[in-house]
Amino acid sequence: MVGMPSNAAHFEVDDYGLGAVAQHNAAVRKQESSPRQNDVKGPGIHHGTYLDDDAFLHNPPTPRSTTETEGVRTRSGRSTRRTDSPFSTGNARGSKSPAARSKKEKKSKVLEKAKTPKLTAPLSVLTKDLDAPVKDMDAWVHRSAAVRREEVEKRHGYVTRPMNSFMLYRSAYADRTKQWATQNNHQVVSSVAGESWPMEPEEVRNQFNEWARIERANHAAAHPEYKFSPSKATKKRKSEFSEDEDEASDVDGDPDGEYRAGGRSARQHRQREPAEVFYLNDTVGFSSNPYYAQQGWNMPPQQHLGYGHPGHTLPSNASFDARSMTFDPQIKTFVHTNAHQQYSGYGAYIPQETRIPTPNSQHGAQSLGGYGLPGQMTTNDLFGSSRTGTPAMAQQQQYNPYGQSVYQQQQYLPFQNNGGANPSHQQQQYLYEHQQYLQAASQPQAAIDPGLEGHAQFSASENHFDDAFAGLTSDGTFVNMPEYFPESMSPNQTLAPRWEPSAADLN
DNA sequence: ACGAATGAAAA
DNA sequence: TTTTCATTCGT
Repeated sequence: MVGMPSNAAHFEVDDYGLGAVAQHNAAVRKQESSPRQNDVKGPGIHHGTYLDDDAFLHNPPTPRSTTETEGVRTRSGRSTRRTDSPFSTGNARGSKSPAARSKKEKKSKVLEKAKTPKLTAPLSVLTKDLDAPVKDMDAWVHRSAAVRREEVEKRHGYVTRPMNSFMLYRSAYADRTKQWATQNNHQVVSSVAGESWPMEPEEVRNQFNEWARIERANHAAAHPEYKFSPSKATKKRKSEFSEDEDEASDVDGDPDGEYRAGGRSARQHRQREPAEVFYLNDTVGFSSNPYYAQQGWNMPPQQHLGYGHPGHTLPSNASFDARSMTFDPQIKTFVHTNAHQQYSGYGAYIPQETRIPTPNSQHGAQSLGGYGLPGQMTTNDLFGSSRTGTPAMAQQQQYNPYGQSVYQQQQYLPFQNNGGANPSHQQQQYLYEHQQYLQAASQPQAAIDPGLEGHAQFSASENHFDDAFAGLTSDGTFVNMPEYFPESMSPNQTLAPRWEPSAADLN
């Protein structure tokens, strides 16, 4: 059921460069775009909190003081490479002592961090015009059960935990962060990501939260018997490799007492699988294809592109619903035709109340791609307030006087951990959601884009994404799936223009 | 083998 | 409340 749709709101998010993903996925799913409008409620939603101030459009968050400084604002154009990379001084935080993290230590760490902020804006802003691609996490979380099982095999049967929102975020921006920081150290990436995360606009965090939920649901579907079971032993985690029964874990459950994942059984070792990670094109802005800047894309009015709200910028690329895109054979790219309609500067932010994408809404046509921010439905509509991480939570982002967002402890209003949450329950919940999702996906009606019906024969355990990505290879190309990509098009091609900031936009 | 981040889930 | 572990890969 469900209503659906909504494509409107997505513009907002896109601005953070995530839109490309949407487009990409939309293209994949859609094969051919069919126009269709969903109703969307409220496109112009916005948070009163920070949207009203136009000042932010052109003024970045004030960098404050001394040390750090502007990362963002100044940059007029890419040329401004942000030298502001904080690392100049060395990492303050890095100094922190290793090892034992007692809470106390942890705290000190935090403090230290607070004292030496390095970021003046979130990564989605700071890195928006860097060449490094943002990984397509949407595609990632939609890996099919088959692919997931393969991964398990590669790991020797060990079923890893699904990534949480932050891990997904870190992963998505890892390359960009490295570029921005000009360092290849993942510890730095983690630190920066950690600092950036709370600064990200609600839309972005919500998107990642949603992806995390999808990931959990798909993970649960692929590994129904999986149960997280951390080793109590102090052993440092992974070690070994196992040999031993490796695969025991997954399917059937643990034969012996040791169940699954974790524990003793084989854990680990990272195989650096190439993992299929898709890169977003646009956002990505490959330097290799500067070409976009010139293409005459229908971009949203640039004058509105600025900082959408304090600390956040704009669109690195506009997003739009898949349905609004058309494929231009000449350039082999999808072009959207009505992006501007919603670009009212910021008017388009998702309401904080809830408009959270739900699995159901996502898949349908609308999309996720769209950004995920589906209009109308709320999580509660579908699942009640059940899941804990439901972001419906009120995360209202707040900003300090400098325009920087302030992290707020999220309060999971609806449900807090109170009793009812017992593990198995949760598992069930995931499965339930997954099913709901599948069910919605399998309904041709309004819920799904007609264009997808032909391809997707949803089975109990699969969904159309399985099909869509089944032919995806690690290098980002698809095989055996001509119908998804016209001609030579591959996921790595740019589907959308990369937004190129103009001087005016930047200051 | 460790770190460095946030968050989910278990103990 | 505390601990493990998701990810990554240079040290």
